[in-house]
Amino acid sequence: MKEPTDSLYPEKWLSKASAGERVTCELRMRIISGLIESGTILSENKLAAEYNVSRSPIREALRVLANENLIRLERMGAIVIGIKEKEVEEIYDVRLLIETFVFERLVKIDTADLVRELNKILEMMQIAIKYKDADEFAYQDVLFHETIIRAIDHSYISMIWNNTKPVMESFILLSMRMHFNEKYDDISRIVNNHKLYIDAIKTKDREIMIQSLHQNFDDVQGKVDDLWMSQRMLSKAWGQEKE
Amino acid sequence: MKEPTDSLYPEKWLSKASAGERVTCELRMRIISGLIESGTILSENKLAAEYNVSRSPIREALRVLANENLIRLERMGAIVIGIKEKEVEEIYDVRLLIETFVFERLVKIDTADLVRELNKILEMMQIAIKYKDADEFAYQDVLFHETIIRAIDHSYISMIWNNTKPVMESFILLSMRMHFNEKYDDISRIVNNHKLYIDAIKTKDREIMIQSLHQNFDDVQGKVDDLWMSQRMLSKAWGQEKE
DNA sequence: ACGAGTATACTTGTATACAAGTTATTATAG
DNA sequence: CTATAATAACTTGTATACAAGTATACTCGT
Repeated sequence: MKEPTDSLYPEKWLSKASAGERVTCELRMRIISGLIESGTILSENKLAAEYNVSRSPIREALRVLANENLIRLERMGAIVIGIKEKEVEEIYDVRLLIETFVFERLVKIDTADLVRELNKILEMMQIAIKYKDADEFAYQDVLFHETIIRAIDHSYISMIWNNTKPVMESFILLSMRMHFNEKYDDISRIVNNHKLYIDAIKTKDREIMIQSLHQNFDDVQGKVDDLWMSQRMLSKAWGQEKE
Repeated sequence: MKEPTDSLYPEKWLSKASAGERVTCELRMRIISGLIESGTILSENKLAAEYNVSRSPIREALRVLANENLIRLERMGAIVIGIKEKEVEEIYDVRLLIETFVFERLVKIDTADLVRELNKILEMMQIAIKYKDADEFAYQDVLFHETIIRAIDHSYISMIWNNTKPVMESFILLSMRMHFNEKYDDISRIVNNHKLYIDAIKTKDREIMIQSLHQNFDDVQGKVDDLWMSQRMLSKAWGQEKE
């Protein structure tokens, strides 16, 4: 029963978080990073002992993660589903789905304020790059898309976002930490792509938007493989992944 | 502190349910029906006393309902959001969104088994009509759409469905109970529409599918007003609804 | 050696107790 | 009568205890 020595999720993002939230975020990161292998059976008691909290916050965490489709609650224990190629594609299906929907709404309303806000976030991202702060960059990246989605004030689209966001956040976080120092051109491509996205919203041009969305998707797809390679190689959870 | 004498949610659907699930379903029904007015502040302690259970299952219920966007958890108490015209439209936005997505996947795969399954459900619906069993009809109606969505084996689309389903179920349940005896032509229109839907899947014809989806939406929209009229009139939550 | 039945060590779901913090109320001073 | 301070009555979050059920392991009989 080894201690979870270091936390994967940024401590500073948990300043006012409850124990339940902390466990949720930490477990999520450990599952998505592959540190907890898919197929693992999680027990409330063991987790409680491991994280030095009672079962209450653990239960809460497991419910949340089950909602995010990262684990499956069964009679005896929670079975880790994890994230493989298929899941990443599916998440991006959903993102494409809701962001194209959002765009159709955006073309009908005044987006001046939104564009302003997005530009601000973009500048923040550039500062994050300047100071090589991968976590901050990931945060702003997620915030960028959240800002767009929230702009149309659609509570059930927000609901979908709320359920996909944490997984996206963790995924981007891990991805950024890996690539931030190596490939600068990758990062600049992401920034350019976000500029393109802002352009699409400003000019309300569907073509550009679609282009931007798909390019973003391709960018991510590229990183997916690397993430598998690096994180999954150490843990030898290589059995169930064929193809 | 009046007792919740009769339950709105069908008892037989809760045969193996835990206390938490019972409370969840019951609260959901009471919120959607308008019996618990939007704006009400729910306290865990009061609910626990009211339903004669401890706070644990109540907490669980509130988390679930917050995820379904029916309440908003805040510092002191949970604030009931409820369902108004806007929310119903939004839910159907989501349904349109995911069902069109699902259809695009369905046209690429063999749907023979699915069509068979859907026909079975359709016949069940007709039996439910014959015996004037509104609850059973609602159940099969929801199952119909769930079966279609599950057919493409997309875990994150399923996730969205999992979050919208309970609200849809409750809504359809209430709607059916109201209309089942009065308007027989309404019911038969629903059945015909489902037939159309099956046809669309069988022939993989986008036109028919869109037509079917929108007609279904119109059907529901018609019922929305009635639901407001009937359920909301008694409780005098008429204040915050202008237009 | 092997199968049946029992005992034990798990599991989750629920109730209850306590701590920390927030709000509302009440009492007191001006 | 009003403003302010203190107390009392709430709130949530967490820990702990217990009950009911399930899987595993072990023992006993054949």
